[in-house]
Amino acid sequence: MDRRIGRTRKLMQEALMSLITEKGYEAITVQDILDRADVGRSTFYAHYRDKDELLFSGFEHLRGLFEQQQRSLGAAQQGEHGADFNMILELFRHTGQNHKLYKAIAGKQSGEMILKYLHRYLYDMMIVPHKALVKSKKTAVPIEVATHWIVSSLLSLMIWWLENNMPFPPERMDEMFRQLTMPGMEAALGRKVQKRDIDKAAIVKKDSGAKAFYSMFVDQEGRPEGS
Amino acid sequence: MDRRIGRTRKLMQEALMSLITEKGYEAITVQDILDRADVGRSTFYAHYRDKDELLFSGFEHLRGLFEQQQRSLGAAQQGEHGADFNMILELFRHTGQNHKLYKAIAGKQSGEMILKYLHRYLYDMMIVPHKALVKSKKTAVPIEVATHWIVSSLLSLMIWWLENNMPFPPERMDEMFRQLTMPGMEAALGRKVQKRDIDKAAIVKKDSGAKAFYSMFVDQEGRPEGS
DNA sequence: ACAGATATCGAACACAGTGTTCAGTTATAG
DNA sequence: CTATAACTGAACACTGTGTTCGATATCTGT
Repeated sequence: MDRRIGRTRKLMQEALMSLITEKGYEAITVQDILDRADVGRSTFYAHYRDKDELLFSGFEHLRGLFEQQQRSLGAAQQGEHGADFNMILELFRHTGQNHKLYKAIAGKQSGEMILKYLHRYLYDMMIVPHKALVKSKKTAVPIEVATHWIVSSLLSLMIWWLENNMPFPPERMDEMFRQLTMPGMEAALGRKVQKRDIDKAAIVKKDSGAKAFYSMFVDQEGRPEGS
Repeated sequence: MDRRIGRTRKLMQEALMSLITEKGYEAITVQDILDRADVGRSTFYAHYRDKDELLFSGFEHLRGLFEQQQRSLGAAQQGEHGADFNMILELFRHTGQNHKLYKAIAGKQSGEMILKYLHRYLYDMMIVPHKALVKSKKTAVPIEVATHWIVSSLLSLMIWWLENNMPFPPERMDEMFRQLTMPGMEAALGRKVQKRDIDKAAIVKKDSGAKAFYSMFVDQEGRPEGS
């Protein structure tokens, strides 16, 4: 494959991300991206249909990296419900480190799109272990609803944290998240989710891979599909 | 005040709302509104800065109606934490009745703006009774965080319900909401929020005023401020 | 190193939507 | 009835989008 393709896409993705931190996603025009990336107009449209597709290409690329990382250090130590609760602390830590970017993204109207993406991503990640975890078919609240709810809870705390300039450390946010949601989860799905299990799992897998999020600045080729 | 003002604004708001149910907020152009409302272009801009302001004017008007209704039948029977948990069932019922409109609004990107508005509205409504309810200053989770979270939880269940074509009746949704969030609230704020209190309150105030939401089609003059 | 393929360039274009202006025409309030 | 104020509608400048195409630069495979 042609080296120019990866180079051009990387330039455009970097341009987009740096612009997002400066003026927010909504305010960015294609021309802004072109100027910053120093790329021709027609080149942009040769790669992406529009601004949104450029953004999503970055997310999809990241997802690939993340899953790869999950696979590499997973499997061995990942318990029955490995990838759900235990990585939340890492998620808070990572979000705090990249708070400028996340705040610029999550605050604006555009955030809706990205939050939906994140929601779906976390939902897919959690629904499987949840289903495996719960023996009885009859739960007080359907697993799908409970999973949707707990992901929304996590994202809402993230947003609150960012919008209030992170007045607590990630550890405290993680703690609050557990205090708020775990009792409800137990009531909703039975009481399979034990505090001990979760703490243990958190220690075991503390370096899960959340840090891969938005490290896209340093990577090549955001788009999986061929040109 | 001139009768034409109220008439024109009502026409434009009705046009906007009917268009939202048809194609979603984002896809609507000012010209669409003008055509449907049969109003001149300059007239639109004489009243509203843009599409968003027209939308918000409707919300602000509704808020006025809602608060008025609250005041009229409130005060007498409204307990210490009257207006929070007990009207949630009504909220689900009302949302279900107007599901077409709500789904069109909440689904699209535009939803972000409206959800933020709703979130703030419900937050403001809940934060006062929550503060009054909790004696001790030291709670496991700050009241602001817990309130933000529980409002997000409510909205997330609403959205799930709408997006999945309302597979459960409002009563079931209300029940699930309580099962998911109440244990966490107790853990977070102490255990002042007793199940009994909430059920009692729900019966007492079952006709609180949630039904006023989006009944704006039939009202005059969306905008409180003078032209 | 060379040839063919292909990615990029950049300027021009049609298009859609926004928000403003202003002189002329109604409808309203008092 | 009249002065006031709201509405009209067409024209305008402006910003941004997405497409096209011949010319140029760069890469891959041999």
